[in-house]
Amino acid sequence: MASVTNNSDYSKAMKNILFDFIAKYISLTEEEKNALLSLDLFHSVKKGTVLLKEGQKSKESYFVLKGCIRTYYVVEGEEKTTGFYTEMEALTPPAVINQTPSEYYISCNEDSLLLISNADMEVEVNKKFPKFDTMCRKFTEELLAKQRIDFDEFKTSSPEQRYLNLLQKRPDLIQRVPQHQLASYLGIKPQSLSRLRGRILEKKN
Amino acid sequence: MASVTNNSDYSKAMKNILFDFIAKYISLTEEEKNALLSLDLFHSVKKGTVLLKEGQKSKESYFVLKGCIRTYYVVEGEEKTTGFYTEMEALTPPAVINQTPSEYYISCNEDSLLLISNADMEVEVNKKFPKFDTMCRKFTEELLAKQRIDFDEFKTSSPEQRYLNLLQKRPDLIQRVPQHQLASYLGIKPQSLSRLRGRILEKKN
DNA sequence: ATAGCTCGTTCACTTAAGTGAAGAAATGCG
DNA sequence: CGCATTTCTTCACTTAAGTGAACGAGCTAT
Repeated sequence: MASVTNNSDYSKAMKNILFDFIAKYISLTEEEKNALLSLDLFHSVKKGTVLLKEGQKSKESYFVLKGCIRTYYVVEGEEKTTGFYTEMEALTPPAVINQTPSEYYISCNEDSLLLISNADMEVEVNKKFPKFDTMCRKFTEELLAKQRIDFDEFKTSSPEQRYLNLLQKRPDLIQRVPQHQLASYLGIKPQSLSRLRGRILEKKN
Repeated sequence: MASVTNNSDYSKAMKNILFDFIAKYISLTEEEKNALLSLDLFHSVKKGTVLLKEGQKSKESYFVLKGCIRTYYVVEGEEKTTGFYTEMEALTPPAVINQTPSEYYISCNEDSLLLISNADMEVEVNKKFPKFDTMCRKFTEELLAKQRIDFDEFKTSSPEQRYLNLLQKRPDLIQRVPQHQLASYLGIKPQSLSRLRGRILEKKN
């Protein structure tokens, strides 16, 4: 997990992604932008890296600039994937909020570029720039609303509908993520996903 | 939906529930408490009252002091219950966050005492007492974490496990809520819930 | 190159949820 | 009070997901 501090075009592009994202919630002065950049948030992470293990405590939040990270539980030796986070998505594990050992793993599904921020550091920044408190509140509220809608959709639909729904809303995931991870994300076994996809193909013809 | 302004013992008890709840996040001065009470937040709502309809815009958030409210979608004429909110639980519909027409209904499942707050009003209060911004952020973060864990549990378990899980964590719901609402909350049909319960009883003997 | 893995698919069989119908029990309303 | 409606359960049948096993394709490492 290397820190990224160079000033290549790529690095500049990533910074713009970050600032464009923040601009959706609050406007920043140059001073504030520089304060942010001085925090050494940018990290490049190799595929397969485990960012958080079950049982660990953590103060780290993640924001994906490029790539994909995944959350999963291990239940009776089996991985249960519950979330994928890709470009412009953020994850603060419940373990950070509640200061309890994590119930799940976070790993890096592709070579990725992440923002990694520390809860203590955030408190500092929020003290200096109260704006950030407001931004975090808005962002969290928005996430909560989105999350609730996702949950509702999951509850009110069958595995097949869930797959078709994903095909609409996150077609990229179906391409970039292994089938067995997708299956458990949809709440079914890989064999069932395989069969279900066959069924859908038949219907189309 | 009557406004509640009297000073009976019951009314005092409800105010204490509110202040005890807030005390978990921030501490309030008497002045701040009085400012809150002056906002006419307390409302008593009769069972069956529909608080929000599909398609409506809204700025109202709800906090349950006593009773139970329920969120549900109507899909092809059928109710799909996705959430129950009881004592000490809060609900801000996604429609309020995103300022879009609501996708679901909210109705009152029992005669209830609610706090009903308005988004515009909140902005005012937060301006006067910046503390509230911090409280809202913490509360929302906590909700998000809880919600994510609930979602994860739902995804990684079967309907039977979900029912047993609910029996552990919210035994009150199983008592106070009609079976057909519970069933769709568990993502199954009422007949399946009935059968599933029979199966569990057999196993016990 | 090949032996060992992981991954995706297929198959036969089991188990559980969906469906439609019917009836009993509880609830609400005039 | 009694009639109507809603709610819950049961049943027989259909459909889809879980399970265990097997196989081939693709990757990796020695």
